[in-house]
Amino acid sequence: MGVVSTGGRRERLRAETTAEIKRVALQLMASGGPDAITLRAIAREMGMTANAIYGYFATRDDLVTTLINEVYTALADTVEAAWAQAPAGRPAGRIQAWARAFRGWALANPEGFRLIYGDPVPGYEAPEGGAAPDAAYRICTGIAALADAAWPHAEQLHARSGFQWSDFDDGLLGKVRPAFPDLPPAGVALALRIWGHLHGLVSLEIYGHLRTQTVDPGKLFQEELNQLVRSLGIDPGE
Amino acid sequence: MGVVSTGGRRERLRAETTAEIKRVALQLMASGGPDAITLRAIAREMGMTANAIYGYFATRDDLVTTLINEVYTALADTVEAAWAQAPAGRPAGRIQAWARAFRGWALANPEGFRLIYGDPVPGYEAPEGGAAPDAAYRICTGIAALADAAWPHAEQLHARSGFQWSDFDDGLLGKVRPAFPDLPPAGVALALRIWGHLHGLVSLEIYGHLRTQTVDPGKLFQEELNQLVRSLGIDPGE
DNA sequence: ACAAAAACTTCACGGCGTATAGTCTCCTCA
DNA sequence: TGAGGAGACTATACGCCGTGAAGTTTTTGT
Repeated sequence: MGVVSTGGRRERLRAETTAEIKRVALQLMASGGPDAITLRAIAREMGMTANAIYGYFATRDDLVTTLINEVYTALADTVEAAWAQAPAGRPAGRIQAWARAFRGWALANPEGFRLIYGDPVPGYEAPEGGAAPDAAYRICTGIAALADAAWPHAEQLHARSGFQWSDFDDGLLGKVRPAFPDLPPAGVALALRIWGHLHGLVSLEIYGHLRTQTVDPGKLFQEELNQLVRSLGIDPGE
Repeated sequence: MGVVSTGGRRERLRAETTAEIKRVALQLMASGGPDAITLRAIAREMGMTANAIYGYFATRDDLVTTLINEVYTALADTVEAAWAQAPAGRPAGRIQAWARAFRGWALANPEGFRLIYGDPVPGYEAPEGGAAPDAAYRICTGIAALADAAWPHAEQLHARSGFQWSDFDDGLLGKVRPAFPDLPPAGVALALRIWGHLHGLVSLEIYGHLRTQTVDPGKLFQEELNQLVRSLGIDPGE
């Protein structure tokens, strides 16, 4: 046999079972929150014993990690696709497409959003490697690209700020920065701020803190995007 | 006896035990996350049986609810105090004081922040009444006051926005709005946006999503405040 | 056909929330 | 003063949970 073989019957069954475990876990999470992901519940749903899952995932945390990786990657795919699909010549449209894709995905996958950005599980500690850091990097890159697209317009507005950019220059964004050589530290800080803005509004909405104020969160988000584009000095139609 | 009596020895002991349960719970949460709040662990720490706690709190969720209420109230107290302490004549300083108090409290009580704004517990559902909605209302009121203080400066900037404020007018902020009759719907939307911005940056920081980019979050937050004051059209020294 | 490997089950342990029933201590009032 | 009762707490038990060890069945490669 061999781990490299891709056509073996055993490998196929194994992959299918693995996929089913993850599918059932995601579906349990969707219906009962991240805490509903219990090995016993998954096994019950699949007509197995809880311990059988240990043949596929070393521990429950491993399963959760895998789910986070996949969900995170799906989010990164979504926003990247929205970005790529919008015409490159119109920064305002691109930025709005990215942001709307972010919020749209979060609303469509609230449990996934909590899994990525919240406290996913009792005592869960994120491991070092894996796909999640990659996905996080892709999200940050998207945000940086967003600021990069806006920077020609926004630069003069931010030049007026009295902030000490030199203090910011060192090790600001370990991995993302080199991908945008034309974006100065001030621009990266702008990117992170925009990320924070969008994350905050979506997060408040997902966790129900806007609902209690009977807001129409979609309109608030649209207003955010309008003001964002304005504050970047971009012609909204551009 | 009597529920109204305040001096009874029994009542005093009871109050002390209740306070100790909450204290131990908060301390467990601080050391091991919100999930570490288990009745058995609390009882172990206190030299009691887990069931003894049922004499003080009907259920574990009741205990968590009480903790959330207290923590939430503490946060509201903190930001209100910071607001009140800053001179009323300087909107920029007041706004920054509020925001810095918010972030400062969150950093000092990260588990409390998660308890309030995150997924505090497996399957926990917030009850209707209690102090938490009050605290949430006070936070929102603080944000609205912030926008109200800035509005005289910010109004002309936001008047340029092409947004349909009339669509926003109805039921925007159920309870907070009446407290600020001079603040139009556009100002309330601004308040919520600012809230989202601050919440997003603090949330990313608390949950460790900024750390992976090796940012100095304090500086980023300060830059956020600088730009916020600027975007509101307020003289930073005012 | 047979041995190895993989998949899966059974049993067991400790921890969790919590329901029920029982015990012990202290206050109250006749 | 002493009996009754209320309140504080314990004991036991049930069904969840993750997980480890050992055993059983099924599949695979030679």
